[in-house]
Amino acid sequence: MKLINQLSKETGLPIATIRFYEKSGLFKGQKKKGITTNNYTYYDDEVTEKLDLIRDAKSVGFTLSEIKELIDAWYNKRISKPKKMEILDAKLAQINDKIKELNAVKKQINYLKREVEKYDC
Amino acid sequence: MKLINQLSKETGLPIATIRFYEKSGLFKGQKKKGITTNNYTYYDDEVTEKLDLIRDAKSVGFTLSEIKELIDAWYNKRISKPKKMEILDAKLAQINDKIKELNAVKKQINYLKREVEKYDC
DNA sequence: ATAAAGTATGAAGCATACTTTATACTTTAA
DNA sequence: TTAAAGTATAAAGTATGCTTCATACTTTAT
Repeated sequence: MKLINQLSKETGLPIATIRFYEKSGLFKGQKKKGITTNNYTYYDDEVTEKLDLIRDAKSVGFTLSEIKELIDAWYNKRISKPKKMEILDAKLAQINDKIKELNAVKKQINYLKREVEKYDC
Repeated sequence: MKLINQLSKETGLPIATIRFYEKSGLFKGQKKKGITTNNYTYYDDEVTEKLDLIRDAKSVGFTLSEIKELIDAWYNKRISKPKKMEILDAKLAQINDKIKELNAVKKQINYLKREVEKYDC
């Protein structure tokens, strides 16, 4: 169980960002029972995993609400197994589409390179 | 030479979005010489190509300023050829990184699927 | 000729995703 | 023991990328 500072170091995300994500409902920390002197929030390894997923998914263009769906499909107990699989499969399809689009953009850029090579003097 | 309405139809982008992109310096239309009755802006096929590139690049997570770089590398005459090639190659590398990250996220989602399959009953 | 549709422009509004600030309390290290 | 560093919370501020609105003029179709 770690505090937010350690979580930040492990994930490479700023503390303020982590708090923002937590406030957005992407995960939850816990208050330690029995401690009355402070109000600190503790995080377990699952949160680290979730933050890694958030970071990676964000970097390829998923929005926070898309990522929330993904995380809910992973760990929300009120979602049925078939529904979860459906969501995960939809995300996989979305990723495959993105890869296709990236390859298309790649093609376009290679075309631009040839154009620059040809005409730009 | 087309008006904004036709450009919108060709690219599938809303007129307001096209105007916003033009205002952001991603491309320029032209005022027709000799016409004094109106103030309409005309666009040539190059603008259509640029908008297609913008649409595709955006859909895979490029920001407008990254896309601006890309377009400048393609058609800004004040940028030297080697510099252009450098920018285009950097973009290609960025795309390859994105593809790698997408494959990583794909892996993660497949892991989630196995987890759901195993433990979620 | 006139109503509907298209174009131009500036400004305001909005959603997403943070980031910064302010304030206050807690823990830790010298 | 006290100054520095860490934590919590709410609220305001910022950047990006649009979208909507208001107003006004132009073109097109009937």
